[in-house]
Amino acid sequence: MEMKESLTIGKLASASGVNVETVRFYERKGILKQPKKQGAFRYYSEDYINRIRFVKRSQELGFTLKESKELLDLKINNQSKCRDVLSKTEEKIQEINLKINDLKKMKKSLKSLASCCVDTNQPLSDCPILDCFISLKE
Amino acid sequence: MEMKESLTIGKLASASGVNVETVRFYERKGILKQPKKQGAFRYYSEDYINRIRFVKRSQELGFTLKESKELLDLKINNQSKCRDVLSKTEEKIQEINLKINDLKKMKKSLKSLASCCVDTNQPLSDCPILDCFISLKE
DNA sequence: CTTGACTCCGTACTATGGTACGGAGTGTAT
DNA sequence: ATACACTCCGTACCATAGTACGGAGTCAAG
Repeated sequence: MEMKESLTIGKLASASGVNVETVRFYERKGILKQPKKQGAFRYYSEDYINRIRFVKRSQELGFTLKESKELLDLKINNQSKCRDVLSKTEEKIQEINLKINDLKKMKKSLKSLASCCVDTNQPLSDCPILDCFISLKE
Repeated sequence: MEMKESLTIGKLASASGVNVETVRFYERKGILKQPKKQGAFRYYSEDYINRIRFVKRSQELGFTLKESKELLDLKINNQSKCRDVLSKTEEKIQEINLKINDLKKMKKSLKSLASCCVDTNQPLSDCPILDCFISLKE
């Protein structure tokens, strides 16, 4: 009875690009809820693949596991009101905006750093680079 | 002889908003070079304040200590050619662009999640939220 | 009905980025 | 010249985010 809804932990792990220990770790942390076992083993629905990918993607974007959990919980907790989702997501959107702005400033600074040096073969000591760096703290 | 060029580790730490242990930690990691001591104590020039702030700011923007060190080293290493600086900074600019793009995608996804729920008091179960989340992996 | 791959669990270990501790030495202000 | 804050150093500890290990149990294919 090999239905799609029955992934073992190993299958789940490889389908979502993490290893088995990571799945167990996420369960211990409450990021994934341990599915009820049939017999001695865990069997997962395919939903779990997307949950794990979501966590990994959130992390790449600078969210912690705790934050990823908060976001996932919005979906999973059927008690949540849409209002709750809205405020949580707007919070996260604000955080993202701040990160984007900071990165843009950083980029601008790096660009001006780069522009100090265009097409030169000089030692850095002859380059007004120090000012470029210091202006980063704007 | 209280000149500006002589910050003790404690003064440096508080001026740059970190604690003494962090300065020592950065020295152990090679992120800050230990200044030559006059007597038994370290005395720092004011430059160090900006170096530490630069590291902290880089971190806020998602760079690791190792990466911050690489960036700082560009400045500090007088052997570097401007060419080296250029390629290093362009690398970092590319990384920043990728991060910004990812964050923008994330934001877009969160916005569509939010738009699923506008002005409703319904339980989340009546909301097509699952699709919104799953679309995050685009 | 056995064998071999997979799973179970607890525990220990890794790396990163610090923070805390404690005993000894130092610097300086009064 | 002595008190007291500060510094020295090594070491241990913390959180986060996993990874590795190892002995025992289980599943399922042949």
